[in-house]
Amino acid sequence: MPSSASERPPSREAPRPGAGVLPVPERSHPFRVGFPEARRIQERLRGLVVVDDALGPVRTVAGVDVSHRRGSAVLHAAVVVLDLRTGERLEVAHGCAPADFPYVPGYLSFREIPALLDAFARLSAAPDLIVCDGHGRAHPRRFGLACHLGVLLDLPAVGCAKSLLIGSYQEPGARRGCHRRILDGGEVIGEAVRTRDGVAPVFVSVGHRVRLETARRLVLRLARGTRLPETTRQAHREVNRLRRELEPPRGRFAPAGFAGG
DNA sequence: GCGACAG
DNA sequence: ATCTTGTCGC
Repeated sequence: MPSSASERPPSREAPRPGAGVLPVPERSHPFRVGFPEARRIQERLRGLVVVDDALGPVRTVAGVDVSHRRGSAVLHAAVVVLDLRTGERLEVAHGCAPADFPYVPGYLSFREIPALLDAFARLSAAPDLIVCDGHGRAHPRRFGLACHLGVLLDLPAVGCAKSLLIGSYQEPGARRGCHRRILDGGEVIGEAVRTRDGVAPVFVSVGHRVRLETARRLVLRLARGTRLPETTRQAHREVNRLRRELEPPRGRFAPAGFAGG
């Protein structure tokens, strides 16, 4: 019986060791495309986004981030998996991909997902949840990075961005836990959530298989004494550590072993 | 036409 | 995001 990943139950058995966490085959698509085609892909895949809770108990949470050194042709990615209850780091994976798609608001996923998928492919087990450093449905076409990654892997995902891309909101109360809806044309697309007293809010939105309220609760649980979720913080540190290790700054000459190709 | 604009 | 030192505040 063909195991279509789209049929994977919320709580799945761990993939065969070494198999990696891969995209649903029938959802794969090219990333080296022009904007018109990228937009068509977003508009096609957004119909697959599940905005309700379709996940089992969340034990493992993956934080993801991408880093790029100015002038470099490569993007680096990191996925850090933590145990939600204990905070223990269970696994970390690195990945990379060409930095050929430019950063253009509304098309961030086309630039970052190839590197992220490369990292996920090196992961031994699928996490119960993915926390993205960017928006999900709080996007012009309701298909931001968190939706795109979540749909391709068919894993629960939430978007947690540091700044707004689209929509408007009223300032949440100053205390941790306060939140206000983000609206766009009368539609609720996310929430501005205060994760720390008196600190700028983060912007939470549905990625895939997690409803907004659940997404907010998970983000608040992951962001204790910090503004950003612990998963995002660790992924950020990890990806930057890796990039600095592989692409030393100020290098006037090609790295050793890079001459012959 | 002008301003906005995740990372 | 990246380029970068110190500095201000809990």
